[in-house]
Amino acid sequence: MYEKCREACCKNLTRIGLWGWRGRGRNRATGGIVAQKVKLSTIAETLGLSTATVSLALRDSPLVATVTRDKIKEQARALGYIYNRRAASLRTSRSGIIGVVVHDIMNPFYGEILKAIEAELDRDKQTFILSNHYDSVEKQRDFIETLLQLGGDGVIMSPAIGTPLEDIQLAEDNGMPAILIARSIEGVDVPIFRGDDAYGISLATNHLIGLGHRCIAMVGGTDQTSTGRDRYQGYVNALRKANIEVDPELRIPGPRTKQGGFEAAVHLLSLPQKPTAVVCWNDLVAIGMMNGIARAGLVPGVDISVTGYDDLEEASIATPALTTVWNGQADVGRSAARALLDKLSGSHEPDGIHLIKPEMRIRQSTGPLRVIA
Amino acid sequence: MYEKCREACCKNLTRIGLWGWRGRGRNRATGGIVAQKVKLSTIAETLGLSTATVSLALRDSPLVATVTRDKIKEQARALGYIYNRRAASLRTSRSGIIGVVVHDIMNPFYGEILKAIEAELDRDKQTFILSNHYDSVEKQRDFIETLLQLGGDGVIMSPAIGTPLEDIQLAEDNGMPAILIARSIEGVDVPIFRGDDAYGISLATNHLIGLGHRCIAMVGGTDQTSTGRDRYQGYVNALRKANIEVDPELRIPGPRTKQGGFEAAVHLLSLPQKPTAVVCWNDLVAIGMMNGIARAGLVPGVDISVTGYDDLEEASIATPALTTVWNGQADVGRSAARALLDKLSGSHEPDGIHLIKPEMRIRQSTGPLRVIA
DNA sequence: AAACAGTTTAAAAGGGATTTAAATTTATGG
DNA sequence: CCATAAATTTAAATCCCTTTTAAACTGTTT
Repeated sequence: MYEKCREACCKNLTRIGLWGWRGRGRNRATGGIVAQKVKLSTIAETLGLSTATVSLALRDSPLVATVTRDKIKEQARALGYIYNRRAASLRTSRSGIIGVVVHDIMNPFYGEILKAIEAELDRDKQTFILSNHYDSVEKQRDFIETLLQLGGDGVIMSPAIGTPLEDIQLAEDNGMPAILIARSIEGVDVPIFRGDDAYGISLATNHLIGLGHRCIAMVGGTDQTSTGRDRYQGYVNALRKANIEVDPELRIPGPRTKQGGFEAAVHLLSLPQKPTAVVCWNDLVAIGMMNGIARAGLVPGVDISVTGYDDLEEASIATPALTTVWNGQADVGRSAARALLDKLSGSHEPDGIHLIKPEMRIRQSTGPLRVIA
Repeated sequence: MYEKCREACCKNLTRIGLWGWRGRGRNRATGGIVAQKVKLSTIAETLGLSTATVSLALRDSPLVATVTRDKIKEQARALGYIYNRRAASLRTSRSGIIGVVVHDIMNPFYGEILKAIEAELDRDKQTFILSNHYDSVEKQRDFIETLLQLGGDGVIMSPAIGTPLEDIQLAEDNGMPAILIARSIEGVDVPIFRGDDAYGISLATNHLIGLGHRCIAMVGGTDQTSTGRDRYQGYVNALRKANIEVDPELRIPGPRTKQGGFEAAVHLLSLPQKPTAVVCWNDLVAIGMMNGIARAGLVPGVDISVTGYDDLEEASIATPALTTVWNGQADVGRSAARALLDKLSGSHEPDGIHLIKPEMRIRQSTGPLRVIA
């Protein structure tokens, strides 16, 4: 009976308030007249069709006649219909939500990855929820849990330092596939997309060695991430291959920001045996490093050579323009997103590690060895 | 009858596959045995309680005895229960989702605002969905629509250039309150949080005038945003008050990035009448400007003074350290988020414009007038 | 025995899109 | 014009589970 009454009301085209403000459609200060929420059935009823037809038409099913579809779409627009994804996900068990969690979205390295992910997901009409974990395992787990609560379809993550396998498993066990980017975790069996760090840093180190440098510092990165270990290993191997002794004094772990690079510069320049070149963890550290060198009255690229890593947009406009290693952020982001979407649509399982080969970008921040006065 | 059967089955504690893999809980390669999805009723049944009690207990209702609550929470943990927000939002008509859309999240100005918003929303266990609109009205509208489809509770936006009132109205009409940050729209009646741009830029301009500069350029910003108009107005007013003629040659609209600032430097230095000081749209433009000046062999802060805007973290480690205008990003973000949450919980309506008073941060990129050789 | 405070529960409500087999309409061929 | 095929449309079942309320229990106190 209640239903009957409701249907009668709904047939009334001028759908105005009355018993209207449940949930949606609140009483604005403008006057209290509120539009009733428009759903599939509203469109169906106003056109004298069934919800089945409307549903099919809006999704461009070939089952529906073209004229009918056009009429339906027009009516949907006219009534201001908004597709209700929650209701749809009741049936489809797909929410269209994909989570992405990285160390810090303000870091341009991740920013460039995220941009690529965004572009890829947009093409599939997926919504993505972004979060920083700031290397807090708890924050990361909270995020995974939130995503599960919302019914997320999948998650792309650059795992926080110390991420336990269980946390990845938590997602997978609840039917939410995970994909890793930028960092690996030992023993995990989900797809991973990242640059070949050991190779990349060896490019930079060899470039400096080729310029005659022998006293080469390495600034930034930590042994707690796979990336950190790989890059340090790449640096050490390159030195060894050139018969250069590895001086622990010249290894400054930690910095990942401009601020950190700046401080490391101050420290390095206070050493009795100053390095003539510095391999930096990333472009941010390198730029901070160059600022620190400049502040001390020396000229980066002339007195001390500096290499970055990532080839951010900023690298080419730094002063001097930064010699760095292109790390394929856009590739990583795009591939990871694509892989997840493919996995979700069941086409294929892109398991294993996918390494992107870095490339050298030589600019003005490196130059031949010169003795500091 | 079906229900009866189901209940009987569910009472069976070892809930293994059988008729289990609907939606969640997929058949992993590990063995094919899959955990049944745990819901409120699972906890209730295994403990011999009702779902009502469990629901209340998990939300710390005082109605439930302490011992019972502890038992329930323990069981929830043991079973790996995950709260289903979509089901919950059926009743509460709150999804816990809040949208945030800005021009570009990679821009540190927005980054700092977002960080503050994130912190505030986190405290209320709200999830936020982030998006860039890159000043595309379409992309922004798509975002609003997506948010409505997901049942978003509210939206915080820094509106794209040319945002029509209807798009804000679209959100509001569907019961999703909007709050604006950083930029205004003419004629809109939702709360706005932003810095006092005209005042802020006048601080910077007056600072330069006080140092003796008379040939002061302004680089960046566009007349298409309220912010752009306000800042330009602040600059013009300050000059006029000091009886300095406004030279249109010295006004370069557009740039918002380091790259843009760099290019503007090249242009300005090619003018017959070079400026002795530059008021920049933001810190990024200012840093690019300084890079450009340095690249031309001049010294920023000595040969040409440069002011930034926003006081990003980066400003203080730039070379030279950047004189800039603190713009209260954290305040804007925090207040906007707070206002939205308050509005959602019905406590009060924070309508109108909320202006944050900027402050001058004087560092080394500005200095007394000097004549260029 | 009545009143009460402290707990627990039954059962209704809350939301709307998707899907399938079946029903209907329209076209085609003989 | 009928029989069948092809093209459309539809009825109705199905997907999901938490929250909320008034009412029903306990066990104690007066």
